[in-house]
Order: sequence, then C-alpha cells, then structure tokens
Amino acid sequence: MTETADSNVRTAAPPDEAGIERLYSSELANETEFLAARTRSVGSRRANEVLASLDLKVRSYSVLSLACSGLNPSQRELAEFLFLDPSQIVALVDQLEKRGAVKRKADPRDRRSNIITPTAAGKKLYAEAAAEVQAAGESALSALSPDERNQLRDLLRRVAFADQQD
Amino acid sequence: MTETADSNVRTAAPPDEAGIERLYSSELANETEFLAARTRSVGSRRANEVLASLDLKVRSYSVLSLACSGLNPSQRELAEFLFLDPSQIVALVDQLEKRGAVKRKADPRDRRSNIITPTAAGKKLYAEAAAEVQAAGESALSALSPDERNQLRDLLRRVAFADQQD
DNA sequence: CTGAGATAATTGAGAAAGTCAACAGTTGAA
DNA sequence: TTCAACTGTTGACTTTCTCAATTATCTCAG
Repeated sequence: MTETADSNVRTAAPPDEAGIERLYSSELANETEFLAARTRSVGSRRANEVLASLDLKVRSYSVLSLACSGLNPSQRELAEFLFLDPSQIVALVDQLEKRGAVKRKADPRDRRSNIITPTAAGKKLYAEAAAEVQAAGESALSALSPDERNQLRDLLRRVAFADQQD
Repeated sequence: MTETADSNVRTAAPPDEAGIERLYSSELANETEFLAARTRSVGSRRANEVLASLDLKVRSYSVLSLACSGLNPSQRELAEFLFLDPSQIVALVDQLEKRGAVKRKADPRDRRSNIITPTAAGKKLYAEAAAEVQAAGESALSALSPDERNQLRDLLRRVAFADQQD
C-alpha cells in the first residue's frame, strides 16, 4: 500500500475507521499461539519465495536439511520430527531422490527403515538453500536486536520441544 | 558443517543413537522460522482439540474472536489480517452465520463491505471458546515462567507485525 | 452527471496439503 | 514357529490454498 499524500487527509473520516492496524489491539493479536502462527506465515512465505529459485519449498528444504545433518534420519523419524504423515515423507523423498539430491539407504540394523542421506549434489544444493533461507530469516527478524533474536529462538526452542509426553 | 561438539556424550559419530531427540541438534532445529512453525503446529493441534467440543477450529475461532473484538472488521480486513484468501473468509463467515454466531452487516459508508458482528449466542460461544483456548495455551507454555511467556509474546508480536511498516 | 477504473464479496475450478485405511516386508518376542 | 508390532508405500478421500471471473459499489477525472 502506497501511503501517499492522503495519509494525513481527514476527509470527514469516521473515528472507528482507521486501517487494519486497529486489529492489532484485538485479543486475538495478543494470543501467543496466534502470533506464532502469523510469524510462521510470514516466515514460510519469505522462505518459499527465496527457495523457489532452487525449485524447493520449506517442506523439501526441511527434509534436505535433516538429510544433510549427519544424523542419518529414517523416514519415520522425519515424519515424527516434522509433524507430517509418513506418506507425505514418501512423496518428499521421492522428489528429492528423483532430482538426485538424496538417497534411500537401507538401515543395516533394521531393513524396514530407510535412512535418508544426501548426495554430493544434495549437499551443494542444501548449502545454497541454507544461505538464502538464513538471509531471509535475518530479514524477517530485522525488528529485533541480535540479543533479542537469540532470546526468541531459545524461548521458541523450549516451547516447540516441550511436549514429549502426550 | 555440523560441528556438533561432543561435550555431553563421547560418541563422536552417531551411527544409530536411538531416539528422535538427537534431531534437536540439527541446524534446522535452531532456525527460528522452523521453531515458529513447530510451535504453531503444537499450538494449533491442542487448540483444535479443545475447540472440537464447540464445533470450532482455529480458523473459525479466529474469525469469531475478531468479530467479537468490537472493532467491526470487514471481510476484506479479516482476510488481510489472517493471511487468508477472501474466498476463504466467505466460507468461514457462512459457517458462523449459519449457526447463528455472527451476522453480516452492511457498512453504511461503503455498501460493498460486510462488517462482521457477533450475535448474543456468538458472544457466549466466544467466551467459552476463549477460556478453553487460553487454558490450552497456558498448558502449551508450561515450560516457560510467566515472565518468559510475556517476553515470548512481545517478541513474537514485534516479528509478526513487523512487515506491515515496510 | 457520466464513464472508466478500482475495490469488496462471491462463486467455481484446479492444485496442494492433510488424513486415513490397507498392504507387504521385517522385526522381536513368546 | 507364530504372532503382534513396526516401516515404508499406495490409494482414496477430505480439507485447504490459489487464482480467475462476476456482480455490485465506490472514487474520481472530465
């Protein structure tokens, strides 16, 4: 929205009509859960934009990232960690495998499991993607100081990984 | 790349360290954007559970909440604020209107716009839903102290609403 | 006042994502 | 061995997302 010269013009403007910012004072806008959802929306939108040039989305990027983590995740673990259905992991790994970024490797200890490992091309792709995602993330957090960014990340970590029971 | 310091455990390479918690040390698990997405997943899952008894979801709850805010939002404003397509707002308002929770009111200043206002039953429904959602939210934040919860909410607020000033 | 362009709500279609049940191969234990 | 549980996979189904087109209304230049 281009806030041009008419931003100060009060053309008999009614008092209750101000613009969408007035909704910032709603109860909903003060619920942590809603704010997390909105933050995620903003973040994933930006991330998807920068990832589009690499033909990736946040989903496939997440799988690629974990495949490159050196932690040798199985598909079941990817599903559990990313809160996705195992069948969705199948599709995501299919795509990444088809383009030569990851490989399914049989787990020698449990031949039911597929361990997802990156190829050389996959590692390179991840390096590029991670750089772009991180840059976009910094941009999204530009309202916060470096200290505050660390604070936010640590608080989110504790909430995001708190529910190990249920 | 992943210089996971072997400070806690002496297992330098994790060949098959059981448990999904080992993925907490991945790069992905330290990206704020990913943590926001996971926090939102946890939160909306819990919220949807408690809202199911009232035949609501987070989406319809959000619309109902804003309708009850006294801020007289139009459908277009709801769409913009909730990052939803206007056509999705139509469906959500249709549902809420059909069950008698909200009403479409013509905006006297612009007859193209529908202002969404709650009925008496809608206000009551929102009161019940808000209480349950808040309780679920407190439960989800049980890992944080009251001070930390406020901190988190304020940091999220600044990030979630930062892109509006750009 | 009138016509052109913009905006709000609505509808419908198609793509993407989420959910769920069933199945084959494998594992671990009685 | 036999059986219950688990992993990955497929397919069907539902929900959500995205976008184009339509109608009614508004704004504004001429």
